[in-house]
Amino acid sequence: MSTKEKILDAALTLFAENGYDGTSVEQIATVVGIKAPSLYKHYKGKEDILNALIDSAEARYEEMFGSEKNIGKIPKDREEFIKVTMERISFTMRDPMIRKIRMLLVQEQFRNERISEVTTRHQLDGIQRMFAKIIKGMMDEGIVKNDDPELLAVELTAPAVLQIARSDRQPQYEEECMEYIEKHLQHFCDTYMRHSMG
Amino acid sequence: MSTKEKILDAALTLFAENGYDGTSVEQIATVVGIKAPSLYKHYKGKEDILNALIDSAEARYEEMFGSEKNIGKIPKDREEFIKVTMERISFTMRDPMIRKIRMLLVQEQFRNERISEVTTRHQLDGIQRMFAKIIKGMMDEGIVKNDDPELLAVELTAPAVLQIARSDRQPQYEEECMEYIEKHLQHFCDTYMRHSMG
DNA sequence: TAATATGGCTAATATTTATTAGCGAAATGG
DNA sequence: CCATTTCGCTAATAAATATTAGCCATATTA
Repeated sequence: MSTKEKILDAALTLFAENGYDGTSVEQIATVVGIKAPSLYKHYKGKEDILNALIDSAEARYEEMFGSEKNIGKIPKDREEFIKVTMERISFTMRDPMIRKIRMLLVQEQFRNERISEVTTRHQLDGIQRMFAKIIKGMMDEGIVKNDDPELLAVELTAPAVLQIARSDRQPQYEEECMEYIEKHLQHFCDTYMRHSMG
Repeated sequence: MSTKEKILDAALTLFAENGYDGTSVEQIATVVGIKAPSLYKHYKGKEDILNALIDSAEARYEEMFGSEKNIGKIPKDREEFIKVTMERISFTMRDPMIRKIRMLLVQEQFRNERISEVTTRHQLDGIQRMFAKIIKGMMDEGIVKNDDPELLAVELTAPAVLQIARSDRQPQYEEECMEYIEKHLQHFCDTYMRHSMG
């Protein structure tokens, strides 16, 4: 990992934990293992580092939600849907990098318009568009009752997003959050899926 | 309004806009119309002001969700439910004080455990408990199909909470957010309410 | 009315912080 | 192998910031 990457890495961790204004250039440098002024050989200044982080957040967003590939196979039935969705949510919730990006965005969302936009895309548009496609696929297969896939995607994801946000600020309740999400997911299936026997 | 109150008022506005670390004691004093050192006649320090604000956020929470009174009349039908719920959401979204408290909490939620807890109560528990009671009431009246009121409250409020958060960071889309919420509310009624004619 | 408390002020301080200037070693490239 | 870029360092700076000390007028109270 190059020094330039190490700086981003250290800054992301510190910004996520203490916020942009709560983090000093010196702290970042210390984590990297260099002195603060050396940092300016790689970035123009503190704000430049933040912008680079937002760039990388956007790139990661593209890579996760930009292409059709990441939708994966359309689940065949309720059990598979729940399993695969829980895995996806669990990964999103626990992956350290994604978690830090979330924490950074949520704290700095009011700093400027660009961060506001990226936060909305991360928190709303991206996840919802992805699940809308999955749900659409399951409707076409007759697994899910006909309805507006966009709206169902919101019903499905919104509670999960809020629970993930909760587990970010109260990691001690991570388990509880996952259980909550699973209960909600079961209820979603009860409500919107066709019953194979009846 | 006493100086002590003016300080809280100014600090809330500035913290909401620029964050705690992004706000100086001098800025607060300037808005109040005094010099920075005078501020220490009223509060021990900057953090003391933040704590007082969190106190008042808790108090407001109690006043909104603590008593049974604020639930109001149980709506008689779908139209009344939508009207009264949209009004409630619209108020929550636009009231300047509530909005500032939300913005303060969301930015400072990682600062300490107490703020984490208060944020969770504000964003999840409070609203959901309130709507669970309303929904329970409508179930007892036969307006809403029998189901778990707690879970329905989540389905109902989670998308609204996310849209309100969006309108906080992108006020230019406030209208769009409200439309989105109304669409979601209609869908909620389609899904969970009994149809009076059939 | 005398004594005290309140709440403003100015001046000062100690610390933190972002950033620049400029030096030197090592890597790189013609 | 010389020239140059890269990337670390130390030293310095300028500004911001939270907080304290102590003064004085006004309000409160005994």
